Amino acid sequence: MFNPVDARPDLISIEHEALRRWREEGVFERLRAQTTGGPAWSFLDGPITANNPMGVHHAWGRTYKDLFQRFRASLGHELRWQQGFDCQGLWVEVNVERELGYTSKRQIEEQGLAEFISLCKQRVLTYAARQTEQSIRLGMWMDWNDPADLLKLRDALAKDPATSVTINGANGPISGPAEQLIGRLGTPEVGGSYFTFSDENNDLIWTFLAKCHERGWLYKGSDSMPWCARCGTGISQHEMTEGYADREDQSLYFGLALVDRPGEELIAWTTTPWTVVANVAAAVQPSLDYELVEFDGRKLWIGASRRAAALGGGAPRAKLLETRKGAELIGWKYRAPFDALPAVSEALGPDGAAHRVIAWDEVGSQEGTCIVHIAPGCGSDDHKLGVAEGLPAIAPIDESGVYLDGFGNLSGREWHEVTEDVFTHLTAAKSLLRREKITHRYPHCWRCATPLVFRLVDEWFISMGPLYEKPRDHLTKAEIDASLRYQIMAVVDRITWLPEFGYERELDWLRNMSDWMISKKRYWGLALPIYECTACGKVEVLSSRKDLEGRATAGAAALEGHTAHRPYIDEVQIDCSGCGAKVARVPDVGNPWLDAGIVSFSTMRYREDPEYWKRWFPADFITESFPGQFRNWFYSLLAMSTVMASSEPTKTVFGYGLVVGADGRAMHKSWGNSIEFDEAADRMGADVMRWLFVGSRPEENVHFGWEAADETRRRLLVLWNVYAFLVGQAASAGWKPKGSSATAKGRSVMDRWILSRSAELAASAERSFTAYDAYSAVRRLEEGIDELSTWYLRRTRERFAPDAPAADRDAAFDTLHQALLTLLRVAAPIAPFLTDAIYRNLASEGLADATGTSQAVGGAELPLAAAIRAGEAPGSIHLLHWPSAESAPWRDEVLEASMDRIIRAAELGRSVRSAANIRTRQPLARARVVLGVSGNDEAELREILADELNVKIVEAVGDASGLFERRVKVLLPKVGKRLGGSTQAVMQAARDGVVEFLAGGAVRIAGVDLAADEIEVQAVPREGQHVAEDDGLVVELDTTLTPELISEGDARELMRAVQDLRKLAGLRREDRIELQATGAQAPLAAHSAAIAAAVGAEKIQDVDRDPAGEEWRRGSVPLSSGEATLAIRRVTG
RNA sequence: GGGGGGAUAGCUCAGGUGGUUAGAGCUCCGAGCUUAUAUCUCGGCGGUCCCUGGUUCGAGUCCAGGUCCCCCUACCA
Repeated sequence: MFNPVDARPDLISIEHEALRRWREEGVFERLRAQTTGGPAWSFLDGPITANNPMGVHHAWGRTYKDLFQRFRASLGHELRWQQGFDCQGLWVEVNVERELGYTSKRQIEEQGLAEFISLCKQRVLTYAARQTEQSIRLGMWMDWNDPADLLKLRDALAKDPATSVTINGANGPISGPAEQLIGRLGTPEVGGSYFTFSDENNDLIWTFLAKCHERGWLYKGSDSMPWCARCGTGISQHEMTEGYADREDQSLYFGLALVDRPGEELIAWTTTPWTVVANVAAAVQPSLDYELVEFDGRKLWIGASRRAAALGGGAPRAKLLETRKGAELIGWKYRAPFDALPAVSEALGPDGAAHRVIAWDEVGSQEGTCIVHIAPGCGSDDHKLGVAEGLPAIAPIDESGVYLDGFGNLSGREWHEVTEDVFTHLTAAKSLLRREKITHRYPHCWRCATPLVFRLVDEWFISMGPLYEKPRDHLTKAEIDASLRYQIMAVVDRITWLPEFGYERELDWLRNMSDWMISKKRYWGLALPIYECTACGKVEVLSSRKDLEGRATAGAAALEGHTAHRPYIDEVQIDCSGCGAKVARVPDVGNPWLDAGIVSFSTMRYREDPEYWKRWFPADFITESFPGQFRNWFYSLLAMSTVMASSEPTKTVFGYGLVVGADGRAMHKSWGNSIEFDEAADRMGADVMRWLFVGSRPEENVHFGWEAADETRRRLLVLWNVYAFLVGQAASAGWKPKGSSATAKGRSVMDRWILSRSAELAASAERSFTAYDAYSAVRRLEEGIDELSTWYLRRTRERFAPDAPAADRDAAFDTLHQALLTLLRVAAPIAPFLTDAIYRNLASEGLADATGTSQAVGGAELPLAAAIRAGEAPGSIHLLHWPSAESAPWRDEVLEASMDRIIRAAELGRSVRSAANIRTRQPLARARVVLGVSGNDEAELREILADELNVKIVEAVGDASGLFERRVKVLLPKVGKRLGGSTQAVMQAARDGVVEFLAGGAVRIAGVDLAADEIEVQAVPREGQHVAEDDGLVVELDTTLTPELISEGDARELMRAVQDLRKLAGLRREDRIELQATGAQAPLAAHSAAIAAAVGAEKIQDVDRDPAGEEWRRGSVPLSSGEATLAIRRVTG
């Protein structure tokens, strides 16, 4: 027997209960055990940043990850079940700094790196534990570390890195000093999630970098880079995503006094006042016109096209003195307002002697003054231009954005707080012409939102190689060998990108990206294994920690017992292989995408177990949200796999969009549209969340909110309802799955139909999941729930009644039981909690011992129903094989097509009734139909339709032309050209039906002859006919009402009214009643037996007046003879 | 700044190569069905197809100009 079921499920407690059971019964471990040895299906998890609690946006991707893994496991595949945490990088530092209240790098160094790095590690462990708990709550099945172990490691590390700790390893307890154990997280012996700060991860990146160096791709570049003064680090091109925001700035027009043309000035424009001190040159466009104007006592050179704009409101006062081409200005020398500053005269000579006008093609005619202020120390283009022109560079600020010495009263102050002083100085120097506020797009730090500046820095890059000016298929092998860029593209070609546009987007990124900046002047991250000799300049890149230990000639002791992080690794020195001098590591740390990109090697035992690596690499599947990842994880994964193995890292990349608020805007706490993961899990539940996500189109953003969740929950409640019905009826009828032996053959049409639909569902969902199209699977599942509930169950309901014929009832129960189980098994990867809870109850009779299950259950050899009968059903739906093989024999496509027609015909019939104003409860004598359904089931299908339409008989007719009149539709695309100007008149006449039919199918309309193939004769219902048509399907109702039919209709009306009263009275199906009625003599006389049976009445009385007594529930019902009144009461005992 | 996409019902979106009554889902209203249902069925309300002009017998669709939004990309002063 099944356990009783609530009408309204408490989804949240069902989920907690399932989590508890999975844990206690080791369900996941059993799934792993039973799939071991199966064909490999390799999923590679993109690491989640362990820096904060998980958000609902993570839940979307994690749902995909989980469902495809569950699906593959149900097909018998062996999986690795390893997920990963991204651990190193600026974002962790930023949060730790915030916790400490730090605002600059200096404070970190004062505190000491060892302490700071330890805090970074602790933070990662804190949130790895938290995210582990949250992911488990989401139902994500992975080889998780015990969160308590992670916290234990954290606490030990905080106390003393050398503390010995014992945690759960892959094969039992494992012990070691805390810091060293942390470095071994994710290894085969420790098991669990991978952590990108692990020894193996960092070590393999060294290998990668050494390979790049061997091939000559690694170099130190000096460039003007976007720089975050707060973080004290350069920002790489990869990190510029979403780094732009509108910003209001002060722009200024300022004069540069010409040396050889006394009294004349060049007017330059800039939006960055802080860079004016670094001015070295002024660039003009040689082909543009420049004008010298007299204005308020000054003589100013301005681009002709910008004169009015530059002078603002005073423009009309200007007097034109002279016009010259830009080319003529080139070489003019000038003095700038800050030439007296020591740092400036040191760089440019006394009085700024090096200032001159230069040519630059990029100068446009639509901005500023067409004279561009050039500061090679403060801008990327400026820097390039400066190099080309042989100009000196002035780099005024340090890594914190503070002015260096030699800049007068600016020295020691931050770049963004000197604007007013610059204006004051320019005004005093009689240079300032005008200032105005402008808003423009400006780059900001993606982590801390500080506006960026451009700074001259030395950074390390991996060269992407040349970009050729010809199509890729014209490149020679030598050209490709010389360019990592094209090698990666070749790898991109071999990957299946979902959605398809991902392919183009990745190629586009590769075409456009410049060299990969891999260094950061920070603390918490990969220690770059780069050793640059200060004596001879030789650069060496070490390939592993072992390599370093072999080469170390000083400081090795400091590193001992520590992971390869700062500050310990900074102590180690090697002897330069060129000149023998002592060399220390460059202090920079690595770009964090290096950490995530190496995981297809570091987590797949690339070094210690090549056989294992070959089995799992390349991955079959990766999935991440695509905004950003084309330049980040996808890119680094591709680049590193290309360099390390010349292979694609994965066969399929599946990208999905963003989670936004219900209003379509990005989630923001202050906008009130933000939902935390924990809140969502507690209120809507994980299954609803998962279903909502998977039912969304991956290429578009999900609008996530409570209303959408309610809509999703409603769908799942329908499923629950079917289940609750089955359990409730089984209790009443005493049905058990064990006694059932029904097979598909010989069952009723309805039974065979729903089983066939179940088989189709399993097969089509398998196809969808295999193609990573979970969206279609959800759509099909929702259709399946609908079919099961609103067609199968609604039409079959009465067969489950306790007093229904036993054999047929048995078949109905068995059919519903199997159809429901099949649907649940298809839905299980998406909604793992609810489906498992229902399964457990539906299979409760036949559950095997916890250990006695095997993979074969639910396959073709041992169908689930047989396993339940044999007491061999596994304890969880997630241990069953995918149901398509076992359900395949149920398939009957002809029947499915026929039933489709019947369902549609029923809808047409209801439409006819509605139009004729005859309610469905009123029986009619006859329906005539053109069905287009044939075969053995035709008669039974017609009976279903008759019952559904409440007609005595459904008569199939071959031709329904008598019910319709001809209407001519002119085929405009065919005749429009020929008709020309008379088109409108012909169309109007055709609409009015003024048509003359000619021989051979031709017609004459509005005086124009149209051939048979130029028109289409359509059938529209004849006036007064009760008929509806759709796609060749015709339903006509005979609406003649005889006294017998009316009386029967009244009887139905009466039953309905009594049922309503029963419901109002809160009676249950098995309760018996007594009925008294007034004004319903005729139907009672003719149909009392049927009424009594339908409403469960033991006694029916036709009375003159309502009975007295409070126990009676009263109501009324309109009958053909007038209003009747009713009263019922429950018969007790 | 460059490149791409879009603007259609209150909301989310469909509407090959132009064809005359512009559709679906959700919402709302009405009716129907129903002692499993919050489901479902039928019907209704709801549109200046962003604006202006053009081509055409005919334009949501094609062309030109404009306005606004989104995505990708970019340190132009």
